[in-house]
Amino acid sequence: MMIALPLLTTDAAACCSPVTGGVLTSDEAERIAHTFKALGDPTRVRLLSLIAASQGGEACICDLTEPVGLSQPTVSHHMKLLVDAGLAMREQRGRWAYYRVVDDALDRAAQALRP
Amino acid sequence: MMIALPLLTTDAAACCSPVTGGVLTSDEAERIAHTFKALGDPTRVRLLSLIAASQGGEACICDLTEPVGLSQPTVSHHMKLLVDAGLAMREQRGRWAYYRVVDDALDRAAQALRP
DNA sequence: ATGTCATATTGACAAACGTCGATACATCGA
DNA sequence: TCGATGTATCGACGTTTGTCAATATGACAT
Repeated sequence: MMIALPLLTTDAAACCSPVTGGVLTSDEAERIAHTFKALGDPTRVRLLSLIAASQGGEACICDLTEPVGLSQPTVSHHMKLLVDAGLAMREQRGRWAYYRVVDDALDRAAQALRP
Repeated sequence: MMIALPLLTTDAAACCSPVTGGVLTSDEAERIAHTFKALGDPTRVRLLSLIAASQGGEACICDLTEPVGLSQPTVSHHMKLLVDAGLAMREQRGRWAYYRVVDDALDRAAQALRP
């Protein structure tokens, strides 16, 4: 039986011993893989680039559904995964949920590849 | 119905417009995601780090099965995915298949995150 | 030629994933 | 308070993924 415990810190924040800097422990590999798994779907990559290119570097779900051509629940789901991985952050303002890219997280992920 | 066509160039080689450098096309997002999907499994991340840390920067399947604790076919399968993504390369020498990390591919992947 | 050894491929299976429609939740304006 | 609107969650589904045992392939030594 598997139990999913909530993480106190997002993955990308805890990341990242470099992949090529010595043998990684299972835990380190797990954290790194979790971050990259979030980047391993074309829709999510596209979402990040759309948000980053938006006015003020932020976008709400309603701005994103049409460009990616998927349903609102699906986009919401993908954004949740990106937030869980620490690659995006969410801010509720009124009825809208605004999302931003966490550049620091991208930096840390890059550091895991190019130490 | 899905048909998988062989790629003439490996993904990581063709990569990568930066994620945060303007809206990506579906094709660009697809290529980037394909690279990161290969990095999105803890076993594969571990394999890369094991190979990079090996004598001469190379390792054969037989060197890898025990450390990751998985069967030989499974390790072979993972290595195939890494090679397909351009993150590793394979060289047959006698009975053994030696694998190396393609540092350039890691660099390019990192560039997609931190332009 | 034959046997042995390292690796790849096949077939099968459970688990995880991406997607949607339907619905619940939250927030604002009237 | 009520309806409208943006978002999240739920339940379901087909597909993809990770894994293994069994088997095939290829290379060397005898």
